[in-house]
Amino acid sequence: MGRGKIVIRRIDNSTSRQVTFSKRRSGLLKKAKELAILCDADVGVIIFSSTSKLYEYSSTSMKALIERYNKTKEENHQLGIPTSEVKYWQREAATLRQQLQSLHENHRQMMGEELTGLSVKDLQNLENQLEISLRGVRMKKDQILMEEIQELNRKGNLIHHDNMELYKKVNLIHQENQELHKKVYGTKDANGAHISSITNGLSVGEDAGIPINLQLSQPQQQDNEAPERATKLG
Amino acid sequence: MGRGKIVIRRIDNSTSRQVTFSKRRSGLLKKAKELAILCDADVGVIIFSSTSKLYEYSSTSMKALIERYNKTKEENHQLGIPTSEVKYWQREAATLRQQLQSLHENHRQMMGEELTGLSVKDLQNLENQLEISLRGVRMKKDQILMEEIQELNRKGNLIHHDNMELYKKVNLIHQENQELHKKVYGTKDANGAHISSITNGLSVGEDAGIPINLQLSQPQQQDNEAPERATKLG
DNA sequence: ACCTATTGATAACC
DNA sequence: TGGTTATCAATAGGT
Repeated sequence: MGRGKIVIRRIDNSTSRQVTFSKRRSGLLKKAKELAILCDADVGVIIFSSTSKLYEYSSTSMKALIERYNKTKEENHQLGIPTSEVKYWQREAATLRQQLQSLHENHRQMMGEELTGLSVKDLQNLENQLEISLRGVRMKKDQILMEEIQELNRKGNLIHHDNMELYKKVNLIHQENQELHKKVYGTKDANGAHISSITNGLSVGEDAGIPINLQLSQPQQQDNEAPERATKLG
Repeated sequence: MGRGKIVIRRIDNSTSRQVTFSKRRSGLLKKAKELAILCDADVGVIIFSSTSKLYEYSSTSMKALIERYNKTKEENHQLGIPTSEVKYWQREAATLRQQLQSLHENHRQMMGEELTGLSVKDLQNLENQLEISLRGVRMKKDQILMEEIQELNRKGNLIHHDNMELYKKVNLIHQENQELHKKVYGTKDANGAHISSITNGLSVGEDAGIPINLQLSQPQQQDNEAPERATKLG
């Protein structure tokens, strides 16, 4: 339900993930409220964002709801009762440390280090994954470069177009000027000076009016067929 | 969103209330799942129907979620328990969580995912790293395969050597046997049967004495110049 | 449980 | 974060 269909999979882009989280979170809480009201149910929702921020809703009281939940589950009634603060955080830290270690080892292997102990099959899998990653990275890089090139082409075309317009104007004005000159001084001409002053004035106007940056941030593989720089007009 | 608009107010008709409860409940749980997956959030939903039947969803474990909820709530409450130690572990956990997230992001990038936001330079670095990793992994794999091949060659040579020895013995015994045969039966020979019985006996002895495994665990790229299988000896 | 007209939610964009 | 709009998804009412 939006401008496009999406697959339910972790959103890669951190910004859109955040935006989606904000919107869907409010949507979920709203639906929870509606369910509670419409159907006379007791509903509770707990949400921790990926940054560990807490959002919640409960139709009655979260404490009561959790207690009811515990009772119903006939489980450890201490879920709602705080265990020793220190113990809790110690366990939390231990869990996190374990996760960290595991991920670290994995990471080292992906860096091509610490490969001892891996079987040929493991190594083959790792190799395949790295090849996939490499393809993805190269594709992304190429995409960015192509986009940059396209953007430069677009800007170049715009500038070129502007220059053509200005060139026409110069011709027109030049002609006009010549005719005026004739009327004032007769048929003899002294154009050189006049034209150069006109073109100088024009190029200044161009610089001021179209301040477009034509630098590639990565100045490599410039096989783009951009139009010639319009500055040669003068 | 239905054939008609409805007001969010307790549904009087018990049947429609039940139907709506069923539909909206599954809708809510679905949305909760989606939020958890899309936005990498930890989400839990508890629903008690008006008839006290329990429905629930949690992206991880409800127990852990509720504990986390309680801890988060207590944080704001400032319990009067030895705070310093708690604070220490809290900070420890926070640090670890951050490290974990950072490493996670890094890992995703190495998997070729979540590349949005990276500059061309970043992508180039990543590409280089992946190439290095790939080289490392391939080198390791090749090394293992080469070692396996060498080991097989070594074993093959041993077996070959053993076979040569046995072959010599066979010849000796055969000669001896022939001579004995002459002495017993005169010059007439009836060798065929005798020899075949001898060689049969030998091949049995070989199998029993040298039980060496000649299988490659990865039966690919067998360009090894191993000595010919000694079994052709017979 | 299934069917669809209709409303509601939201993805993409500012 | 908040607003707009084109689209898709949920669902109200009916079978």
